Amino acid sequence: MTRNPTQALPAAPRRSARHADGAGQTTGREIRPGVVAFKRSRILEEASALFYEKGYETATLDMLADRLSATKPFLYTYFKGKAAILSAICEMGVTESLAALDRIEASSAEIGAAPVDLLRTSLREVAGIIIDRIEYLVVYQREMMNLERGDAQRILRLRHEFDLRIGRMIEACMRDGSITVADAPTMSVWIGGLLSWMTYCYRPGSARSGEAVVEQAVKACLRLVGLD
Amino acid sequence: MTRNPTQALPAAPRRSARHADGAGQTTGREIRPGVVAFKRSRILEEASALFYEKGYETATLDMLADRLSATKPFLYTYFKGKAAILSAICEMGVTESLAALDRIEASSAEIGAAPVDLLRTSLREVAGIIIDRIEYLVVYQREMMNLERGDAQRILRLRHEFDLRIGRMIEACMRDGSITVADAPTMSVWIGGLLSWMTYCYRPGSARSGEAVVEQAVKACLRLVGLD
DNA sequence: GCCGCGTTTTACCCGCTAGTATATTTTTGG
DNA sequence: CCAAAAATATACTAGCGGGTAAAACGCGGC
Repeated sequence: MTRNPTQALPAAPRRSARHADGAGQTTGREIRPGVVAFKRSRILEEASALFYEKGYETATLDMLADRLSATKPFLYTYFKGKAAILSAICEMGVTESLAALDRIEASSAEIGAAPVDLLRTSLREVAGIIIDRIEYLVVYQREMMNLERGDAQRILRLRHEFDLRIGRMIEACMRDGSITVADAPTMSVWIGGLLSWMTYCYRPGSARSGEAVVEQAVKACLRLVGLD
Repeated sequence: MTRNPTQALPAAPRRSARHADGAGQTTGREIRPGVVAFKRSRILEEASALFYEKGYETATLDMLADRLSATKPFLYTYFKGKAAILSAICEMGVTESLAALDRIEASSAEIGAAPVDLLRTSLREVAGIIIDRIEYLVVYQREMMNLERGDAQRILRLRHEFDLRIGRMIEACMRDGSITVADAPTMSVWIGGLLSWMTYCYRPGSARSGEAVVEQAVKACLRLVGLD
């Protein structure tokens, strides 16, 4: 209804730049792409909050536009439609988690950390991402079925890749004898379950209880693989 | 569109009678209430399947009526509205699980079973119910927010009661020294998480893999409390 | 065979929302 | 300071789905 869609701060990317955009005044060359990326992420930010509290179907594009102090056609210049916005939201959690694993595995290989420490660090980091992006993840879990077929499959593949990599970490731990599990791939799925359950334990607004949930979840995961 | 809403078999109540209705030809007295209950449970059965595959908002009452070979106003004679149908579906999983705990605790007290066996049996039984009622539970997890405030709270209270009772079982096990956990109530919540995650591991139609998922889930739960 | 009552259907309304064609404002660069 | 073009808003449509009033059906009893 009113004006000025860009009244607030950036979409607070947790760490890495997901969009491969040099946002802001990098070299002076091309400021536009960064602005576009900023607007897109602001839309996603507000959309995830809206979908989180109202549900995807109940939430309307007009509501979303109002929250951004913009209008509906504005949204259509940055996303193909409602489904595209949902798709982008749903993809964030996994993408960020995979990026975190990349980062951790790289630095872990450098310093030659023990497999158990790699696993522990990974779990803690991913648990942290889940708390930070809780709204995105809840929306994904709930609204999965509203995704278009192709989007749903793409995201599912990413999730499988995540499970696979956790499974490999578990196997590495088994090889050096620090833990014992019946079947690493299976166990990685149950670990995924515990991590997902964090979305039930933690509600945004509960302030610092987030870190407590992270601790509990990591501990539970480790216990599942026979550590602790 | 067509006729004959009652073409199939009863709603296959898994074990106990949840509605306290003497369905069928009990004494010859009053057949009507049983018929009404039957129709209600047929509606719920079909509705849960529909909501499961389409989602609550996407699914329409016309679709549901068609599946039952009936019409929309027919539904309104048995339920106040769409939300009432959802509410009834969402309540089933917890209610049945609590009933199972009642049954198990009663018979367990009779034969004086060990606390660990009580816990083990309870987990296995509830896991079985989850597989049997998977569609009801998935719908509940997904569509919770579409419940009216009162319904949502009532069901949540039932879930808390469930967690509480699992927590008490864990404490009993701790008292006799068979397991050790940091905090029983907290642990019961994570057990709830593992059990809920079964809905992700098992898709209806996967035939006998259901029992395998039950075994895995129970094993994971036991490992969580330090049993192997 | 026909009456009356409970059940089920036909036919309808109302409100709402994704998406769009067109107008208007803002920015760019000359 | 002014045109061209990019960004954003206004105003509209089309279709759908929840809910309902009133007609039609069917099944006991007489």
